Amino acid sequence: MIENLVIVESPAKAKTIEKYLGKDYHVVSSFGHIRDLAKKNLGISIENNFLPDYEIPKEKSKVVSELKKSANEAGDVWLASDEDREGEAIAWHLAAVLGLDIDKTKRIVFHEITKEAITEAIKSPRTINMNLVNSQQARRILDRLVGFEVSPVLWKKVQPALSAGRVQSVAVRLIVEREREIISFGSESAFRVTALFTITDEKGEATVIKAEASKRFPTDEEAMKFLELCGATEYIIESVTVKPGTRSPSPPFTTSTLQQEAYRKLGFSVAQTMAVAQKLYEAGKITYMRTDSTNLSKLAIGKSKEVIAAEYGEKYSKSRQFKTKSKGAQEAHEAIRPTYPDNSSITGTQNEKKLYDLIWKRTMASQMADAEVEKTTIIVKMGNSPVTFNATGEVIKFDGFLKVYSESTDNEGGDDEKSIIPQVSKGMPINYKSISAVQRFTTPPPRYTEASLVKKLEELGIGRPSTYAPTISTIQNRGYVLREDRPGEKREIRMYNLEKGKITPTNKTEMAGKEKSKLFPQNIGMVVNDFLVKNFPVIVDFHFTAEVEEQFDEIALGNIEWTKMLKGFYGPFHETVDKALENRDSKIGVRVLGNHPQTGEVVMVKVGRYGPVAQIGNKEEGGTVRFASLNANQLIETITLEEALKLFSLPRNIGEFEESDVVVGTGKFGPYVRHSNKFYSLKKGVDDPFSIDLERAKQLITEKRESEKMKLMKDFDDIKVQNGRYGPYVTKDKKNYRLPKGCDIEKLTKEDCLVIIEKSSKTKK
DNA sequence: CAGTGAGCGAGCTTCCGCTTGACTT
Repeated sequence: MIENLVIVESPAKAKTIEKYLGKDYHVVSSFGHIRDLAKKNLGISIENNFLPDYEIPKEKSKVVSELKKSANEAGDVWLASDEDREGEAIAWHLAAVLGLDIDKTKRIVFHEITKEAITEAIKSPRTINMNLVNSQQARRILDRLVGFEVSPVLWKKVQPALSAGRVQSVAVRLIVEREREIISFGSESAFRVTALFTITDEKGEATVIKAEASKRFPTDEEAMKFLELCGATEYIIESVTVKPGTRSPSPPFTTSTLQQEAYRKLGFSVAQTMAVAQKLYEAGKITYMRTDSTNLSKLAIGKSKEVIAAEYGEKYSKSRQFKTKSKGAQEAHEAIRPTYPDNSSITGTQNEKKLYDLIWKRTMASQMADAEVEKTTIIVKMGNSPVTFNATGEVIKFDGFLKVYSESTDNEGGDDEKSIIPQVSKGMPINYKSISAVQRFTTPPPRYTEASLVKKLEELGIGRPSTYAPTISTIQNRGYVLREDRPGEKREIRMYNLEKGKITPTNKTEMAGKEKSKLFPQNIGMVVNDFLVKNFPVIVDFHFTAEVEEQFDEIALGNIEWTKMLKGFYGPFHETVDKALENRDSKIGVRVLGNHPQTGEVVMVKVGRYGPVAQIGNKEEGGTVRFASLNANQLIETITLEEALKLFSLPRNIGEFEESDVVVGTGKFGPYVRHSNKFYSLKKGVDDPFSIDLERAKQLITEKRESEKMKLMKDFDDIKVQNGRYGPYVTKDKKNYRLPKGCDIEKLTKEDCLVIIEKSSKTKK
C-alpha cells in the first residue's frame, strides 16, 4: 500500500510531480473534469433552486473507476488540481465521487511545477474552498442555461442544429460586424508624395534618403501643381532632431499570444499551434500550454539569466517578472516557456522545432536588456511652399533583446520603413533626385484571422485558454463563418514622377482586397447573429461576460450566494426566451430585392433548407415559385436584383461538341460544364459560368481527358490502376483499393488486382 | 460526383471548460 495518493489534472504533470515527491507518493491524473451536467435534457432542476444533475460521462468511467481503486488503497488522498475556479470544482467533484470528507480532505495547489513549489505545497495543505466551487457551479449552470435555452429557439425560428452560447455568439458577432464595416466602407484616395534626396557629406560621399511630404493631395490637379512647385525650388534642411529611446521585450507567451505569434511568424492555425504545443508539453520540453499567465518561476528566471550571460554576455541580461494584464486571468500556471532554458533547440518534427524555437526565443528575450535606439527626424524646407518633407531614421545603438527576438504586428502595410540617416546639419542645402506622387487608397478595417479573433476575445475577457481553439472550430463547423482566401480585385493607381524638372504620369495596377486565411461570415451566420442581437441583446453584448464574471468573483469571495445570482439572471433571461418564441415574425432573414422586370413577381433572397437561395414569386400570390441557389461568396445582405435574376439563367446550353450538347450549370461543387453525361469543373477565379463560351468549354473537356489519361496506368476495362495523390491504386465500381507495399505495377495483371480487392474487402470485415 | 425549396411530424440537434487519446480517410 502506498501511503499517499496525489491527484492532478494532467498525466504529464503527474509524471513530473511523482519524480519530485519520491516513493511515498503515488501521483495520478483525473484527465480534467470527471463529472458534468447531465448530457441529455437541461441537467438543472430550476424549480429546486437550480439543483444540478451531475453525471460521470461514459468516456470518463474508466478513469473514475481507476481513481476509486487507487483512493481505496491509499492512506491519504491529496487533491492537487489547478489553482483556479475550474480546478477547485474538479477537486470537489473528486471528493464527492471518491467519497472523501469535504472538510478533511487535503487540498494543495501550486502554480509552477518545480520541486521547491511542490514540496512547499505539501507542507501547507488546506481544505476545499466551497465559495470557489460555487462560483464554478454558477458559471457552468449559466452557460448551460444560455446554450440550452437559446439554441432551441434557433432550431424553431431559423434552422435545426444551430447553436448559440455566451462565447461563440459573441465571436460570430465580432466577425459579422467587422464585415459590415467593410461593406459600408467608402474607400477614398489621395496622393502621397515622397521624395528621394541626395545628401553629400564632407568627404564627398553621397547617400539617398527618403522623405514624405507633410501634406497629401486629394486630386490629380493638386498633386501635379505641387510637383510643379517642387521642380522649381530649392531645399534646405530646416531641422535635425535626434532622440534616444528604448524598446522593451514582450512578456513570455500565454496561450493567446503564442497563437498570435505562431500564426504571424509560422503561419500555423490556432488548432495547429495547440496540437504541436501539446506534443512539446508531453515530451517534457515546454511547460503547460493552456495558460493566461505571464509569470515565470524563480527557477526559470535564474536559469535564463545564466544562459543569456553565457551566450551573449552579462550586459544582455535583465531579469524581469511580468504582471498579467488580461481580463479575468486566473493564473493557475506559469507562462509557456522551455522546461530547460539551456536547450536552445530540440529534436522533433519540423513544426515542433519551429514552435520550440519561437518559445525559447520569446522567453529568453523577456529576460534580456532593453534595446537602445536613436531616432533621427529631419525636416526639409521648400523655398516656395509651406509643405515640408520629413524623414525619420532609426539606428540601433544597443540591440539588447532584439538580438534574439522581435515581435510581429498585425498590420500588413510595410509602409513606415525606417532607414539610416547620414550626418547632416541644419541649414544644409540638398537636392532632390526624384519626387513622386502616388495615389493611395484608404483601406477598410481588416478582417479577423483566427489569431486576431482570439486576441480580441481575450481583450474582452471572453473564453479561456482551453477554449479558444475549440470555439473557432465550432463557429466554422456550424457554418457561421468560413476561413478563406480571396484573390482581390485589380485596381488602377495613378502616379506622377518628377525627375530633372520634368513630370511624367504613369499608371500601375495593384491588388485591392486580397485576403489570406481570413474569417468571412456566411449568410447563416449573419441571419443568426441578427436574430440574437434583436432577441437576446444582453447575451450577445460584448460586456456580458465581464459583468457575470464580476458576480462570479463575488460568489468566490463569499459575498453573494450562487443560487441567488442565478435566480437574478434567469428570471429576466427566461422571459426573453419566451418572448422570442411567441414572436410570430415569420420572415426571419428574408430580404426582398424588388420585382421581376418582366412579370412583376416579387424577387427575394433568404436562407433556405439547403442554404442561401433566391426566389421569384411566392406562394400567397399563386403561380409558379422558382428557386436558384446563391453562389459561394454572395451575401443576402449585398446581392442586387440583377445578380439574383442572373442566377436563374443557369443551366444554359452553349453549343455542340462532338455532336453532343454542352451545358453550363452550377451544382453541389460549384460551376461545371456537362458534356455527354460527364462533368468538368470550371476553374475557380478564372471561368465564369454566365459568360464562358464554347471554345473555353472544349478546352476544359480536353484538358480533363488529358489528365485522366496521365492518371491511367493500367486498363482492364472494369478494373483500372490509376495514379492518385497518394500514389497508384486499384479502382473498381467506384471503389478504391490500396496496393500492397513493394508491388510492381508493370507486371500487375487483372488477376492480381482481383486478389487485392478480395483481400481488402475481407480485412474490412 | 454536379438535384434538392409541398406538408406532416417522429426524434434529434445545443452550452463552456477541464483534460487526452482512439479512431478512420
